[in-house]
Amino acid sequence: MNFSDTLLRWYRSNKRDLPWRDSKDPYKIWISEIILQQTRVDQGIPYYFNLIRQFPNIQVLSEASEQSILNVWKGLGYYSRARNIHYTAKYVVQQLNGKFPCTYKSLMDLKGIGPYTAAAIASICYNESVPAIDGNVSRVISRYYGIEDAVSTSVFKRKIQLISEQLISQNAPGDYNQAVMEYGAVICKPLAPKCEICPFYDSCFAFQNNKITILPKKKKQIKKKMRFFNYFHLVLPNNMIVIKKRLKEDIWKNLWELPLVECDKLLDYNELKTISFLNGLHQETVVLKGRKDFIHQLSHQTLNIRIFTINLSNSDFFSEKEYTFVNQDDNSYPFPRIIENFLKTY
DNA sequence: AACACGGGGAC
DNA sequence: GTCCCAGTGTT
Repeated sequence: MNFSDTLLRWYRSNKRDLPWRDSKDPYKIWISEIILQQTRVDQGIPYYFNLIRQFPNIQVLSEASEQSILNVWKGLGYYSRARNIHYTAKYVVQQLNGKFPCTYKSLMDLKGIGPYTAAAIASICYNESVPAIDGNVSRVISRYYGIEDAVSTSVFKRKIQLISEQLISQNAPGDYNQAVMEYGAVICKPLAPKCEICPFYDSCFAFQNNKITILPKKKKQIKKKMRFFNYFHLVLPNNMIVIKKRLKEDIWKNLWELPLVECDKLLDYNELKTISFLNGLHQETVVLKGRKDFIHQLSHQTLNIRIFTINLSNSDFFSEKEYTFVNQDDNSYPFPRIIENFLKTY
């Protein structure tokens, strides 16, 4: 039996029971694939249930507010995905009469859908024979066929694409695509792959050449940017706090946070008094209650975060600006994890 | 081609 | 600490 048939057989008797499996509803597959972009299955599953419950179909999603979608998405990261499914839902409902595109080519026109997701939806929902190539597929193929180019190069991508086009099942492209991914996630893992139970070990290039640990050749480590966020946790007499929406093209776009002074280092209270809005406030309206520091690691940034808790007896300064007042426990505003956790434990 | 974009799980 | 995840959009 050849590679694809062995893989398909393995898949059909070993596949995990995931919530979107056995569905061919393009809406559900679409949502699941967006969630799974750069996201582990285990992490995505609860979000899938929440999204489908709150937005059971594309019509409902298209009529929802972006904030309500972000509020379900909060904590999952890569928030452009949430903004894009909202944009695309509106586009499909309003411009395409609610009919979801059903070919690889037309799926590629949708915002948030790239080559991988278009192929996944086209193959799973519409039986189109196009390979869905993700990190799992790249790893499995590069190891088995000995593709030694760096994963980031176009040469690598072209080779994986070509091999995958040869391998994909014409009868069951959706199952084939999911089989390779599942195999990469469960057996041919990045670290400590289970070569001892792998049926392909005798013909696997990497295993035979002792290159399992170096294939696929990884991209070089990116250097993280260091950033310093000085936050103000401003508590009013009625126990409301001051928050603000992040609107810039930056991390956490369209999520909410506390009033922020970002600069090249963490500051102490006296330094902040001279450069921030604190300068314009009367001494007696502001009482410093506490200070907490955090280090929040993102993939591309290290966030040094300092949060000052301050009792504020007069909110006039904030009422005329782009600030909002909410209860501490109001959960209708999507906060980044670090802010959400801080407010929850405060 | 390189970079920005989150958060968390596994080691 | 490091790695990297069912990738996409932008420059």
